[in-house]
Amino acid sequence: MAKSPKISASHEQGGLIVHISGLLPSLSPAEQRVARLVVADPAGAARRTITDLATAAETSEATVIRFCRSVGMDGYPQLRIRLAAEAARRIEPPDARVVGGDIPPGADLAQIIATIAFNDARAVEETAEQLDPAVCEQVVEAIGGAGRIDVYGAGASGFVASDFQQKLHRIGRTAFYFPDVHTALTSAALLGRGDVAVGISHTGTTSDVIEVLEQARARGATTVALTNFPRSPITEVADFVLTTAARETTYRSGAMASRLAQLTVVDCLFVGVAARNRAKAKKALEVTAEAVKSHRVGSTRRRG
Amino acid sequence: MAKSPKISASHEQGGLIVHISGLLPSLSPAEQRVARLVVADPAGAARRTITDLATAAETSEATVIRFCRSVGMDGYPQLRIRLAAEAARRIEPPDARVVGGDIPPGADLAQIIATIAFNDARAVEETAEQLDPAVCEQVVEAIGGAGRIDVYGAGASGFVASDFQQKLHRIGRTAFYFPDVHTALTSAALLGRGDVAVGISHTGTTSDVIEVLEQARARGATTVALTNFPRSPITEVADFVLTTAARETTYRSGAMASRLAQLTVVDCLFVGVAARNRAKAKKALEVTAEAVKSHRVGSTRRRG
DNA sequence: ACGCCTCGTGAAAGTAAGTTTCATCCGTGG
DNA sequence: CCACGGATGAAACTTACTTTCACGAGGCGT
Repeated sequence: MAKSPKISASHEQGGLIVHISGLLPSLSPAEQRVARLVVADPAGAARRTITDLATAAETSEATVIRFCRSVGMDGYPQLRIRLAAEAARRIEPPDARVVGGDIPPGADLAQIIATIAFNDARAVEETAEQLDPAVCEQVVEAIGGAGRIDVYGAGASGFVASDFQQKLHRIGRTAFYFPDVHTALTSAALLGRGDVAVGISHTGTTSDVIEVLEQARARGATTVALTNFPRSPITEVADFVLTTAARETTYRSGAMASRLAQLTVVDCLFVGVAARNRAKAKKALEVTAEAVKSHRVGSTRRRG
Repeated sequence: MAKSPKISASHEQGGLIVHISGLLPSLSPAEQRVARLVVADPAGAARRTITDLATAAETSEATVIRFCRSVGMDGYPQLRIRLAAEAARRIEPPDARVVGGDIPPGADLAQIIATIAFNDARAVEETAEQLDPAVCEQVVEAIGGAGRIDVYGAGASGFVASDFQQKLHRIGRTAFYFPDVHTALTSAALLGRGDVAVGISHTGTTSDVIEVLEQARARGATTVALTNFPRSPITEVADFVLTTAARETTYRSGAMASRLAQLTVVDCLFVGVAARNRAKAKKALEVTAEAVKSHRVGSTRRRG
C-alpha cells in the first residue's frame, strides 16, 4: 500500500468541513470539484448517492472515492454519515425570541409551543437543581415510616396533591387527599405523631391549605410544604419545606410551569419512598397494574 | 369521514429517536428488536451496514428494511443518515448513569432527583419538537369554536384531563370532565356536530377512553386523541391525534414523564385557545383569579 | 524529437450493500 | 379442522460502491 497520502487525521469529531477546505488546494482538479460541492452543502451531499455526486461534480464515481480517501475516510458511506452529523451539529439553537418567558400577542402556535415547552423544561431542571437532597431524604423517611399520609392542595395544586396521593396509594402507603376543606380539616384533626401532612401551594398563600397544615401540625403530625416561594406563609407551618423553581413570568405561565415542577418533586419523593422498600413497592405496582389490565385493549399493533 | 386521523408527527428534523420509541409498541417483534438497538445506540447503528444490524438484531435484512419503512424512512441509507444527524445533535448527557431511564437499586436521592428531572425535561422538550403546529392549530380551532368540550381520561391521564377541563372552564369555554365511565358515556351520547371530545391515554389502549371517544365520534363530535403511541387503538377513533414523546423506559418512569408531556400539550392548546380570543380569555382569567383571592393570605414576601 | 515515466482520469468489471419477491410458518377465528 | 392474514427469512434481484485497468496528457532526460 504505497500511495495513500495519510493526512494527519485530527478530524475525529468535528471540523470535517474545515478539514476538507484546508485540503482543497492539495487535491486534484476533479477532486476539487467534488470537495467544493461537499463544502457548499454538506447536508445535501449526505443525501446524494455516489453516482449523483459524481455526476454533479462532472466526474466519475472513482474520483469521488479517491476524494474520500484523500480526506481520510474509508469510503463514500462513511463520508456521508460524517457529513450528515456535521451538518446536523451546525443547526441553530432554539429561537431567542422564545426564551423570554411571556408570549407575545401575535404569536403563532409554533411559537407558543416552543415558549411553553422551554419554560416547562427549565422549571423542571431548575427545580431539580435547587432541591435539597437532604431535606428530601428526611421527607422520604417520614413518609416511608408514616402511619398515614394526608396530602392537601387546592385548585391546580389539588391535581398534584391528588396525583401524589394516588401514587403513594399504589405502592401500598395509606394516603388521603380531600378536595374539600372541611373534610380535610376533619382528617387533619385526626392525625397524630408519626403521621405526615403534605401541603401543596404554588404561591404558598392558599389559606385553606395553610390552615389544614397548621391543624395537622398542632396534632403532632410531621408537616411538609411544597411551594414556589420559600418565604411564603405556608413555610411557617411546615417542618420541611420543598421548593419548586418556576420563574415568575405571568400569572398563567408561571403557574403552568410550576405545576410541572411540583409533579417532578412529587415523582422524586415517590420514587424515593418506593426505593426505600423496593421489593414491596414493586410488588404493589405489579398488582395494581394487573388490576387495570382488563381495561386495556389488546395490542397496539397496526401496520400501515 | 376519512378513517385516517391527522397525526402530529412532524419528525422532519428532530426527534427521530423519540419518534421511533413512540412507534415501538406498534412494531412487530422482529422490528422491535431492531428498533431497540437503534434507540439504544443511534450513532453506532448509523455506522453499521444493514447486514450487520440485521445480524445484531437476530433477524434478516428484509426486516430491517421493513423497520425503516415502518418509521417513515425510504430505506436503510436514509435511516443511517438521519441517525447520524440525530446522534450528532444530541448534547452530551450530564451523567451516563442517569440517562438510561431506570433507577439503579443502590441510587441515592440526589441521583434519583437528577434522573427524574432529566427524563421529565427531555420528555417535555421532545414532545414540543415533534408536535405538529398545524394539527394543534386545527384542534385549537375546533375547541375555540366548540359548543361544548368533553375531556376524557382514566387513571393518571385523568388528572390531565381534569386539569384541561378546569383550564378551559376558566377562560369561559364550556368544558366537562367525568371521572366515571358511565357518566362519560352518557355525556358523549349527548354531543353533536360542533362539539369536541378529547381523549387522553398514555398507552392509547385504555378501553374506557376509546369507547367514550368512539361514542362521541358517532354522534358527530370532533374527536381528539392525546397519546404517546401514534399507532395505538385510540388513534382509530380520533379525527386529530396529538402525540407526546416520552421514551419508553420502565413502566413507571415512562408514565411519569409522559404525564408531564401531556400537561405541556394541554398547556399549549390552552394558551392557543386563549390567544384565539385574547380579550375574552384575559377577562375571564382575571375574574376567576379574583374569585379565589379571598382564600389567599396577605403577604407572600417572596424571595429576597 | 523521442521514448519513458508519472499522474489524473473515467470506463468497465467486480463486489458488497440494499431491496424485492415469495414460500413458509404460526397463531386466530370461523 | 381449515382458511386466512400477518410476520418472517431465503433467495433473487437491483442498486450502490469499489477496484482494476487502460488511456492520454504532461514532464523530463536523452
